[in-house]
Amino acid sequence: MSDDLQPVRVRFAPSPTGRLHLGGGRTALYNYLLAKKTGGTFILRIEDTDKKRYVDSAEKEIIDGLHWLGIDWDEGPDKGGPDGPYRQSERKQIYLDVAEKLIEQGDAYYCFCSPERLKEMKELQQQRKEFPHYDGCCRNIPLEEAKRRVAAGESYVIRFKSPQEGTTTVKDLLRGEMTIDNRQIDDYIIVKSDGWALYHLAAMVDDHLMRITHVIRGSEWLSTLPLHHLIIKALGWNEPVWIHLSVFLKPSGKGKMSKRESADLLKDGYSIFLTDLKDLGYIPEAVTNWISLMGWSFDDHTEIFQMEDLIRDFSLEHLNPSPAAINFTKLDFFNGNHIRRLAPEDLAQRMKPFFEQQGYETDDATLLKIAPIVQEHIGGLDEAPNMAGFFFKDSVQPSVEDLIQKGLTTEQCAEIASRSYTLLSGLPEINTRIGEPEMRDLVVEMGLKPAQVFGVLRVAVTGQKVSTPLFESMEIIGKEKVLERIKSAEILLRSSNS
RNA sequence: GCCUCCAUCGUCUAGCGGCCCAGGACGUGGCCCUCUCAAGGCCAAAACGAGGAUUCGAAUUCCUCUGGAGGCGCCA
Repeated sequence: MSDDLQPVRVRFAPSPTGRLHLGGGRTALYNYLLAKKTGGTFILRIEDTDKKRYVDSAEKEIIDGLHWLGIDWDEGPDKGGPDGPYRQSERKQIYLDVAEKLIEQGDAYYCFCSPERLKEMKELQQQRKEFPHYDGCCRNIPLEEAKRRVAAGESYVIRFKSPQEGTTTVKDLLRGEMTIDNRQIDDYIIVKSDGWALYHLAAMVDDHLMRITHVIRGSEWLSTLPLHHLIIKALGWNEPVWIHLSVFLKPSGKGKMSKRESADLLKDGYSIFLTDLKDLGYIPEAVTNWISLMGWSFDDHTEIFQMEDLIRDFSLEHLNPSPAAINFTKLDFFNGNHIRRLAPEDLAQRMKPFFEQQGYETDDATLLKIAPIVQEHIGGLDEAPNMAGFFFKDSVQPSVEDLIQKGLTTEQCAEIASRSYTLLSGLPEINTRIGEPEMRDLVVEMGLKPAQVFGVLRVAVTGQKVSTPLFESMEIIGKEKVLERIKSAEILLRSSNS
């Protein structure tokens, strides 16, 4: 398996039928990592042969999602390349030519069965508890006759002619060889009646023409791998190394995520869709790290990986074939961890949209100042406004209820405000070096607990019960405003006491 | 129903015959630290699905069962 040191040519080939989700993101990531690690080529190919399921916005979302994750490609629909076009919808004739070749050499045939007949046949088979498959009705129509019917305008599909006896052995890198009875391999349709090739044909053709060396794809393709092997063999082409990734299971581990369940997730602040995750306050470094470790591992203790670490350490040998349940609380862990690794100026810019979405007018200077102190206290970018929104308010409106600390009377809290005001106003500035030591002395002098005194000040100055650290925050707000707010709090407390 | 794949703590996983009465992480519980919320530190509970076989020795190899998953579209 040390073949991963040779430059590979790999591809991520999504269909533009929906949104990019975690599974797709991981498949793309592994392909990307293998390409980068080996100095190979990563290709993005859009598999849009099904115009019924085509979603106009999907290609853009896929591209944006991948870019957000930090994944880029060498060749693709948006940047071209020597083996283009990279949208299957622009390669129709290529597939048709190959299909014709298969027909001519006897490895495929025209089928004129109507969808109705097929449906009836399937129902009958299911009643008889057989596995649904094509009965071979058109398999032996002489080619000349079939061609006449085609020429006459009869509707047809093209089916691959699977062997009716013997076995086929295929090899997946993670699972080794697997052998299947050829009778289990249906005569799959490879070209639809509308003239478009199906995945089974199109993907094989493209992978060959694009000289793909390693196919890393989802394990939902495992069951059709024998078919793919047969098609490639019939064409006399070289087979790529097959790597089928395990599926992602819902958090309970019971089955794949359904549409309904995906929607429900959002209520808990989670999502399987990449663009949602971005809006939810997750940073791509965390998401990448998280999905990289679902189905792959490096050793028995390393778990924090930046993209460059992944490129260096990724290897096919450590891929795990068993299905993995999605664990969102672990994503939360990675998110907080990676947020704390961000440079303050980086974090500042990333927090910006979250503040503005909450209606705060931000400025870069303040953002940069608060970044280091919010950094330690948030698990997601979305938490920043709640933690530090007060920095962007001209005034705060603390409630009397919040100002009154546990175990203290209103009068005592007013007194705390009053004495703090006196003390702090006599200092040149307020920060952790000047102000905090003096205030701690005051706490002792008043015979109170730090939490009580600082609690009053926190609510007075920030208007919040939970905020960034007090003295760091006061330093940023500035002495003048801080004193103003403490005075207001005192007045509020005194007035409510009477 | 048929075919295929998978199987270590609740979850993600390390383990590729002796280093394992199984290691790490998330989560959970406790303690410490503490101006709030977090973070951090320390500790704890927590797993080799079952049964056979091979072997001096098995989580690691083989078989059976069980459980789970995926597929069986003119979708990808």
